[in-house]
Amino acid sequence: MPKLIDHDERRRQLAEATWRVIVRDGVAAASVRTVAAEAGVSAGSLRHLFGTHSDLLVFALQLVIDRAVARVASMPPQPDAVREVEAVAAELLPLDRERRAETEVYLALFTAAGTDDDLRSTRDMARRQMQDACRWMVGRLAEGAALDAGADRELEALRLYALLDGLAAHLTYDAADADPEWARRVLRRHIGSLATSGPQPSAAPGPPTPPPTTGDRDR
Amino acid sequence: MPKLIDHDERRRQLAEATWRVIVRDGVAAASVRTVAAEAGVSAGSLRHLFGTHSDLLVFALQLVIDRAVARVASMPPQPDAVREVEAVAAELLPLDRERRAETEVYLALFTAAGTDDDLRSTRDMARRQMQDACRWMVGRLAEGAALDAGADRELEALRLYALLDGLAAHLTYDAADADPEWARRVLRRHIGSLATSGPQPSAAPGPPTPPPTTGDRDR
DNA sequence: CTTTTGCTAGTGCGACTGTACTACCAAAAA
DNA sequence: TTTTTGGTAGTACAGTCGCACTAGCAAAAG
Repeated sequence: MPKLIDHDERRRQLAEATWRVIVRDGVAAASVRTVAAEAGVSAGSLRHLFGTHSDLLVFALQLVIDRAVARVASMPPQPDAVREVEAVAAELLPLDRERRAETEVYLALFTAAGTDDDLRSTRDMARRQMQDACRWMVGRLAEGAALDAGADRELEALRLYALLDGLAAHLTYDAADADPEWARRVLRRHIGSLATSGPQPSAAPGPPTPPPTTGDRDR
Repeated sequence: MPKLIDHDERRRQLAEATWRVIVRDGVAAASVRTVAAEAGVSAGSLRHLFGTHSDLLVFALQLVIDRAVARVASMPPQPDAVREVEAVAAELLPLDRERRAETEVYLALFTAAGTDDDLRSTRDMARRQMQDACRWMVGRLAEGAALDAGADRELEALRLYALLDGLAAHLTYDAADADPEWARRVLRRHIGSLATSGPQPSAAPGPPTPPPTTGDRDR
């Protein structure tokens, strides 16, 4: 029985080949044969590692998510809440070439999840992780006295979540823009503005925390 | 020579059939044959109306954009700047079923534009229109004295732009969520917070308005 | 009338898709 | 040694794809 340890390693390599194909030619081009050729193996072998085409895409998407989670989890804690939140948020943005490629894969599989049930559950899980990360950031600002006392934390978390996803999309699609500094400035501006909120919108008579979510840790 | 007036009308019908297919089965399913069947015509006829598959998708995307532009353009002006900006911004969000379907098509073709050059140019044009709309909104707030005097308008426009796109994506992908009221609240919170900005981030020594843009009107 | 013209339907072609399946190989187990 | 087993390669199949092409139809032009 040959090397049985590399099984996961080989799957990882196939997933990275999938990334390259998606970034280069789009998710539609990421067929079993194409990815196999990119990775230098036969289609039959790929099918042995991933039972179905969906499995391959799900694994490729999950690997993107895992890496992002690992990156954030390995960040050193900072005494200053604002600096720490800025650092975490910036880490979630595609500010360099590597993360931009990952985000490209992420967004491509995101929309592809509309048709694929397996992909959709992975996508939804990632969305919840991202939401919880935003809640954590708002909470961190609050405990660091860098959040307006009267702020609706859940609302601010959702606002930050939307801002981050929007920035990520714009950074990814503004292709040639080699200078993502403007995104950092938008981020600093937003986080800074949370400290001294304007007048609360004296909210409409709605429930305090509307959107449906379920618990999860970090990212 | 039979009805030559309906030519555009028929193209419009085909584009709407394309929307239905994309919303139901994803952009990958929007082939020439499938769309033709959805519209009740033969594939040969479709090909006569749209020379190529890309032409069909570009036209379908352009129609989404045109409708959004028309919706905003037909809005009555309001004396109060905050209310007007809130109304325009809310109009750009997929808050009802119809606009959610349009946004779904928009986002699907958005990522498909990564592979299709014709689609990409249409996408980039839409992005610039959306950016300019955000600049207009920030300017409208300023002239209505509803924007902090020291605010960096270009920065705020980019921030609003990211927020709107993020909200649109979240509204679209949070499928079952029948109550989009939370998005309205986030929007009101954001626009309200622009009036009394916190301390400006005492910006890094970068250029004042970094991202590359070119002029265009409304939406 | 006949001719022309705009449009439709249908078919065919080469390429590619996901998946199933079989043959083969080499290392571990007996 | 032989047997078993995890992994690889290659092929086959039914289906779909975009696109090209031809034949036919119905209304306008002559």
